Amino acid sequence: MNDETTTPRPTNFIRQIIDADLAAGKNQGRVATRFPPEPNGYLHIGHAKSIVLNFGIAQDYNGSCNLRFDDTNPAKEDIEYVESIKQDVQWLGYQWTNLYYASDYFDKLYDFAVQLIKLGKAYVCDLNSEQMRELRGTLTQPGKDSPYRNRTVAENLGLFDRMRTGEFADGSRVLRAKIDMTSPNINLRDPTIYRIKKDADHHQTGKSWCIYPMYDYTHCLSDMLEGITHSICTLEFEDHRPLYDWVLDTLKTPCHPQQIEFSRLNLEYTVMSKRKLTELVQKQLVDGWSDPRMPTIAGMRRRGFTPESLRDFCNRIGVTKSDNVVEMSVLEDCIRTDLNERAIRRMAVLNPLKVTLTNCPVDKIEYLDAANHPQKPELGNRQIPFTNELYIDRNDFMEQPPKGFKRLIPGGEVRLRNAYVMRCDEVIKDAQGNVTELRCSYDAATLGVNPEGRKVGGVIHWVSARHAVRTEVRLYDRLFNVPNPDAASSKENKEYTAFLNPGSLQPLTACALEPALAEATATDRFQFEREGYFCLDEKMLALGKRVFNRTVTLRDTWAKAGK
RNA sequence: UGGGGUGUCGCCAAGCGGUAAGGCACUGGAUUUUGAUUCCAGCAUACCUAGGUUCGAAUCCUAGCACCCCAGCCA
Repeated sequence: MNDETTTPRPTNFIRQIIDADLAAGKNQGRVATRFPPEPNGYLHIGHAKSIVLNFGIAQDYNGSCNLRFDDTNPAKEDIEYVESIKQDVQWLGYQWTNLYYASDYFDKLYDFAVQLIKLGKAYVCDLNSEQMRELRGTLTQPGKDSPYRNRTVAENLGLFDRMRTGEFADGSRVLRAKIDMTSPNINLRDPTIYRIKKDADHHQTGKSWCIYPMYDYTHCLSDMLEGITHSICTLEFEDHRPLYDWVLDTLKTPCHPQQIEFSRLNLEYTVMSKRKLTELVQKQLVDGWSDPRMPTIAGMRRRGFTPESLRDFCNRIGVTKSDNVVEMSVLEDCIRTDLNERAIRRMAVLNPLKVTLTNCPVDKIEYLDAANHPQKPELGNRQIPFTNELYIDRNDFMEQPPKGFKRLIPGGEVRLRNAYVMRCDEVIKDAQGNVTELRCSYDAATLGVNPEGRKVGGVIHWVSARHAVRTEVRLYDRLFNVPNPDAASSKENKEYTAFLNPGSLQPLTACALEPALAEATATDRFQFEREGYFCLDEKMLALGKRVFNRTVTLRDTWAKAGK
């Protein structure tokens, strides 16, 4: 189990910067971070990396971490997303010091903009977006000044006020910072800081604003207003840092948070961009944001991942500035490590094949003790009914076995887990030659002891047919069938959706589970022995249907050897 | 061809001038009524390349090379 008190403190370049700042006596020894999502989608595992980083720092340095919604674009945002984000952050195990919205600062932001105008550092520009793009220049050519760049302060003040009151149409004017149209950094070529969205209905402020501030302008000031000391964001904002600093320097704000950038997480066999995840949801290529195959926090929760395993993952992958693609095996190891400790063991036959025990009386029911966890006797036992009709998994029987096969073969013996050794005497088939039933006999002298004079190599799981709980089980596999869907997409010039794995969801509707599983509750985690880790699907359960999701398979060296 | 970044094992990632941590993966082997777990062993004469400085360089200098990001009234 991932006990936070025994897990060594993570170390990374950002924590080193903080250590150095503390040692230098910066910020009066205060450490204040924030997690600033835009509520335009659900959080994913990449956000978890940022959450664990920001909240983790606050925890370890006795600092604070705010949750702040970066809600400056009402066109794309929705209250559904703010609710899901709050839930996901808390589920991950964190509690924010303060909950804020950038929209809380709209009045102040407006006043700062007026100040910028008065300072001669911002102007209203009447260029439309195409004209603006033309004058912006290119990566290699400098831009040209806007014809509106030298309006008087009074004129700018008047125009900006009229933008605010809704006098002008969307797109007709913007407020721009007056910096340098020839800067090699395009972000400094008089960036737009306010635009008109007259008819937008903002989830927090309703229709009270006709103009909305842009990210670059809003973020630094929001950080400043909250007294953030270290403003941690991803690498693509590195080029924006001069603008972040320009706004605060120009306005001579009382404090100046330090922006630090780290590289975002990439995970094999999935996509992480919100645009793409949103598209998968909207085109119904998946079952909503919480589809168990999605890399969203909500999806992984439904799949059966634990907060502990996700935090462990985030700490294992580290924080750097180098581009990275993390292998799925790391995530899988995190969840296996956690679930191996806590999951109760059960037997579940996913692809039932009927077995009749010819030497067992038809009316006999024997209750056998089975440990809930092989390494943890304190977790107790349960009793499993053993009768003359059983189900075993079709994959555990082969007529023509490959060499090394340790399971059941005609005439061969196998150990029934938690029960007796059984021999296959007869194979029954239908007219098409499909195996429909096995007629076997068990050795009553082998309960808890090995048979004498022979070695039984294999152990398989089973369920009493008469007592079986018939339940649907859903098996999941990677969402995409290539490690890097984005790269494959551009390389083969196809939509990334062309690489979706058609076999990523395999519903098994006729599974036979041991009786104890009928009492499973939403929070229980199970190991179905020899199969993997499973939990009830929370969404189906709410709909009144019991379905088990496979979180992850067990490590399977036999299956691997066959490949 | 402008600017900003990054290059250490298959994948992450320590290292901060004193002679290559760790995790995942992988390969052996032991124990096992889960082909699971656990355990034990192995796994970079080598740090993008080439020069240079130094007693000593992954760490400093110089010149290259490769990859990523930026031309939204998105964040």
